[in-house]
Amino acid sequence: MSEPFFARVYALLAGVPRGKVVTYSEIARMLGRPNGARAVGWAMRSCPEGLPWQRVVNAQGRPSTVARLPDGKLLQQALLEDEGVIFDVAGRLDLGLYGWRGTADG
DNA sequence: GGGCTGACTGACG
DNA sequence: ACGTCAGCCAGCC
Repeated sequence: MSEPFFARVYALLAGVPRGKVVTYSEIARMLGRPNGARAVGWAMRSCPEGLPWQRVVNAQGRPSTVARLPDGKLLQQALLEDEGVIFDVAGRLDLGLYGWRGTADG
C-alpha cells in the first residue's frame, strides 16, 4: 500500500453505508492495525469534507466527539439519528445492529 | 532519529 | 458503573 494510513481510513469511511456505523478499532483492524484505533482517531481528527465521520463511534457504541448542537444534543448522535440509528437512553447504539460488516449487504 | 500528542481500548480498584 | 493507568500507532516539530 503506497497510500498513507489516513488515506485508507478515509477510503474505508467513505464506503460505510447510511444507517451503519463502525468503531475505531474496526477500522484499524480492517486496515491491518488491530491496535491502531488511536491512529484512526488521529486520522479522523482531520477528516476531509464529504466523509460520514459521524458513522465512526468508539468501541462502546458511543460518539467520541464533544461537538454539540444549539439544542444541547450531541452532533454526532443527532446526525446518526437522522440516518435512522436508534440510541439507547444512555446515548449508546447497538453495534451488533448498526455495526457495519464491510462488504456485507446485510 | 527522538519526543509529544490525540475524535482509542482494555484492565484494575 | 466510574475514575485512573498503560499500550498501541502515525504525524508533526
